[in-house]
Amino acid sequence: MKLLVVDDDADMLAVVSFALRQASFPVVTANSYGTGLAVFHAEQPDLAILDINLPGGSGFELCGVLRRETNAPIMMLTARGEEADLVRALELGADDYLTKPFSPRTLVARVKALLRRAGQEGTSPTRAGDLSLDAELLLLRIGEREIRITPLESRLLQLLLANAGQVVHTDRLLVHVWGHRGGGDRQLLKQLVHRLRQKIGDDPEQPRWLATIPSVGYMLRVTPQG
Amino acid sequence: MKLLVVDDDADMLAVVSFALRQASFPVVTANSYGTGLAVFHAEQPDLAILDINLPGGSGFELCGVLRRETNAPIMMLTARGEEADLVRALELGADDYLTKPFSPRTLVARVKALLRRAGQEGTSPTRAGDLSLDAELLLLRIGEREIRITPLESRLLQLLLANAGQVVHTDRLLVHVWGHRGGGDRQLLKQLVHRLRQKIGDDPEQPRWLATIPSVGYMLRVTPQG
DNA sequence: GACAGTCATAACCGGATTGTTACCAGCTTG
DNA sequence: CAAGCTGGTAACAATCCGGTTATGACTGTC
Repeated sequence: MKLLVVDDDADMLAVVSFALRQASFPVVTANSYGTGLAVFHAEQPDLAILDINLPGGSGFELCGVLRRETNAPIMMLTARGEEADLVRALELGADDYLTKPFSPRTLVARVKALLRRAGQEGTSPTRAGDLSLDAELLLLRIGEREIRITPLESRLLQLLLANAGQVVHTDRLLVHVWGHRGGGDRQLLKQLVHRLRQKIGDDPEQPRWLATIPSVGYMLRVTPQG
Repeated sequence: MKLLVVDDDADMLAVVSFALRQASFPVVTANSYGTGLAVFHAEQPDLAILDINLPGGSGFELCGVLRRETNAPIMMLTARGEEADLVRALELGADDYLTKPFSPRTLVARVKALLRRAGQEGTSPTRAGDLSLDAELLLLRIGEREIRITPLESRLLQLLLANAGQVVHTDRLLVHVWGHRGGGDRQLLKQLVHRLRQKIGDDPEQPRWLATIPSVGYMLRVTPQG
């Protein structure tokens, strides 16, 4: 359990971090768009709190980028409670929104609420980029398209979505989908990937979603426009 | 299963609808008191989400009017500082309220909770679309037709009606109807569904009511000509 | 006891899903 | 180049799953 706070205002950063640490949350911080993204990648926090005004890119952009990579809750901080900001943040996938000034107690309460909910949610539906998977209904949404998938395909996508943008090793996929011991069953994975690619219309040479990383594994692309 | 959202703010309407559709809920919308009432009559949604500020009449009035016509859950949306008015909303029969700004996840979670609650308390008779079940009399009405059904068929329909428009898992149906689980009893469910389909005249290939979701379960359709 | 209604059980069929085998192309290595 | 690896593709077999039919047990009623 770890929280990320991104704010360029040193005072605000200190106040927020102090409040959260008082509540026994480990906190990592960053003070710009770039460092925020880097720290997120490095630390893999369970929740992110983003200021809207950031050097190097707005908090909105960071929010959008993070939402494509993770399902972790995102909370936005802003000085002015403008409706336009709110709508934009929520559209970008933010989960909550706090207007300055706020009390530390409020902050901690909202953070706890977000974490509790995120913990409960568990399954339905996972998403990354333009892909959205409902594992219970065995339904995969790609933009407007709705594609019925099989149980095995669903399990494959679960792990790939959970690690979108990162390479997932062949062995990990095998274990997650079949619960198998290592190398013997490469062929199963080859077939499964092949059939899934056919279903969603993906070309292995020029993959829009399901990229092959030779002799390592597969990766779900979240930035298809390179 | 269908939700109605009434709000005069186009942005808010878009955000809320988007979130609910992402969660696989069919959504119909309206932007005023009058259209809200009209759409409710036309679409017969299973839950209504009302903003308080509406042109043509307040959300409170609409809430009161709808409550006299339906048992469907009603959720109110309020802006900060209108907390006092919430008491009034609850007295008028609202089931839940959300204070702006709220996260889409919160919204979806609360909607699901309301629907779950509404589905459970649904004793006899229950209805969805053109189906109406009287579990005590073991009588199923489809439009004008009245069909006698058996106790087991009634229990099957109870759960399907309570989750109309949503997939209900095979295991859940087994537990609800027979109270025991385990793979061996798929056959029971097959038979029950088959006989029920014969009784109401439903074609598995082109189901008007009882749709099969392969390797998941069954679903009661409420938008047959979708 | 005859009868109808209800429900459990088994068997069969066709299609979907999954597992298996084989083959091909590209790449690396020696 | 040959050998050996990789990943993509095809074809086929085995299995699963849902729909259907048939049958018998059990109940209650007449």
